[in-house]
Amino acid sequence: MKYIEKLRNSGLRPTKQRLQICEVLFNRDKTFHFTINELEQRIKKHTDNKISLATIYNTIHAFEKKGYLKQIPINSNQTYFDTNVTDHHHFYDLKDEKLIDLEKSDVGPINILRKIDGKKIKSVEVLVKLED
Amino acid sequence: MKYIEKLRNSGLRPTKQRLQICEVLFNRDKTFHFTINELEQRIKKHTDNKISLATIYNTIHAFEKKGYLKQIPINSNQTYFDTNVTDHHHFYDLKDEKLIDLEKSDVGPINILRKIDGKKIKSVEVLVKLED
DNA sequence: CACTTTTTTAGAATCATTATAAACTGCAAA
DNA sequence: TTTGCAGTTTATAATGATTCTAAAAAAGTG
Ligand SMILES: [Mn+2]
Ligand SMILES: [Mn+2]
Ligand SMILES: [Zn+2]
Ligand SMILES: [Zn+2]
Repeated sequence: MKYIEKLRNSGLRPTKQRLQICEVLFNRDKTFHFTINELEQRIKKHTDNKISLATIYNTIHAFEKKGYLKQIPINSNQTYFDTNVTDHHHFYDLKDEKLIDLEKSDVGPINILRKIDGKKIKSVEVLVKLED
Repeated sequence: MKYIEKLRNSGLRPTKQRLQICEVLFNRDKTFHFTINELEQRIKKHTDNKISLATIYNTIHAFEKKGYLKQIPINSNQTYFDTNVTDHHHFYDLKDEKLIDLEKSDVGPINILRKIDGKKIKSVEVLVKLED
């Protein structure tokens, strides 16, 4: 399958579990946002054999470290992940607790004028909270 | 004292505990960022009689609801609060796990061009992650 | 196949946060 | 000033997302 290479190239053994999680995460047209809980449900539907929760956590963290996923900073009791690892911003619908991608062109360039000695900017993220 | 009015006006009884927490939070020159844990330590140092952790949580949530504090969206295992409730942005030092305020002028105006039907923008926050 | 290393897994542990329910307190009406 | 009560505090238990553990299984290597 097409994810075996991807995993091997990043030094991760292409196990049955990881390949199934790849299918759920990456074999789709659009990127999406998810919590571990939501992912667990999707995996249950998608595949017959069960993957333990510990493995889901392990895999997500491995994928995040490799840059295949990123965490989105939101105040929620659960951590949100994003399969869109490009530089982009978010709407957060406070009522539905749903994230929506904003393209860079939806926000325009952001220029951070202040510098901190000895530190480099790693990322610049905008979170736009929405209410009714 | 000066916080009795403030509390009364927002429908909160000015109890000894709330007044002491007000002192720790608001009786200072500069605003600051904190976790509940860090606040607990400050309270211990500042005052003789102990305030239960439950009361600290209760009070912080009450103050947040009244708009005297706000939560900052960060991916941490603890929730961060801010005594600076004006519209502003943040640096987040990934190594030290410390927040630094950015003035609006440090970032410049942000124009959200995309609209979502039936939703209003409640806030626009920029998080700039810093690494060494 | 024989061997090493990585991965999976069930279950336990952790720990920030929230819930509970009994005691206490601020406050206003009597 | 007393009384009554809603609001508040508190110790403690419960919750729940996440991480840890250590043993079993699977993958890679030759
Ligand atoms: Mn959080
Ligand atoms: Mn978080
Ligand atoms: Zn996204
Ligand atoms: Zn701040």
